[in-house]
Amino acid sequence: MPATSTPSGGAPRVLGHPSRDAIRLEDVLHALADPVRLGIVLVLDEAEGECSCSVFDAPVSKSTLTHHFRVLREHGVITQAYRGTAKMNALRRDDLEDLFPGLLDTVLTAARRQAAAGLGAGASAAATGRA
Amino acid sequence: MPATSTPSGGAPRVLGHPSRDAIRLEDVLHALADPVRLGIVLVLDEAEGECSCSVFDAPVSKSTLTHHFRVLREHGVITQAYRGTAKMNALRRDDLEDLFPGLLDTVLTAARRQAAAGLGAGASAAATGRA
DNA sequence: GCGAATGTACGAGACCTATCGTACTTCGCG
DNA sequence: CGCGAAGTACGATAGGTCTCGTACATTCGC
Repeated sequence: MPATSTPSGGAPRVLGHPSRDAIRLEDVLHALADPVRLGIVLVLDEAEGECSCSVFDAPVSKSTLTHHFRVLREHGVITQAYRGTAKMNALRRDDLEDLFPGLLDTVLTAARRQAAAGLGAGASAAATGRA
Repeated sequence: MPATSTPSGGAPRVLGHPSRDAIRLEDVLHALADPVRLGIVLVLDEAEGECSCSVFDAPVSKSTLTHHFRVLREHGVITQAYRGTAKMNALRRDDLEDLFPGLLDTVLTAARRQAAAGLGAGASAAATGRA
């Protein structure tokens, strides 16, 4: 829905999401393979609903965060929608569950388990995310 | 990563594998995010045991295949061992299952499902009939 | 209308990855 | 011992990704 005008250099108010059939396993895996994005998905999962972009404590700049959200969206992991100045994010649970049953849950559980293990083990290199 | 002693420029006969605790979810996800590697893991999974390196019909050169096997090994997804001129590969099922319960299975199932859907791409949307 | 808040776009830089071809090592066999 | 087979290493190349800073757009509240 083109709100007012569609200026040549403006940020599009309409966000393109891949259709369910266009979601590929490799893409989802790739999207989830990044520590920052995995963290985002983890938060989104616990939020169980929508979430603004700026409630994440990721150690990256705003631009980078935008980039990660875009990757997540373009790979079919999340949905994004504008709401005033904020942008709400939500997991595509149904689509993901339908395409890859149990995948999201399993990965998220594994991520939490690893995070817990890492915290208890005095994670030094684990916290950085880079190996 | 721990450097395996390279005597004088030869191919090391000893292969370094990460310990179970060193296996990271992001690495496993990343390893699985590549179509070639996912295919390898799929074959390895069905083989249920060891497999030589050269039974894969991946559309890549031998060098590239070696590279992928190495990634898989260094990320803790497979085990490799020399056996004469051949090198046997096997999934680290136990370690993976212990660290990330159900992950390998879920991903592999998703991969097979997607592959099946892709083969019957003509009527994929109708064939699934899922809502 | 103006300013603040939220987020985006556009480069740029550094790093990693996937791919290849070629040369090489190692092993098994005759 | 020499040869073929199986893999590896290395270098090169093309492309992707992650990160950033800065400039800009959009909306809300006044």
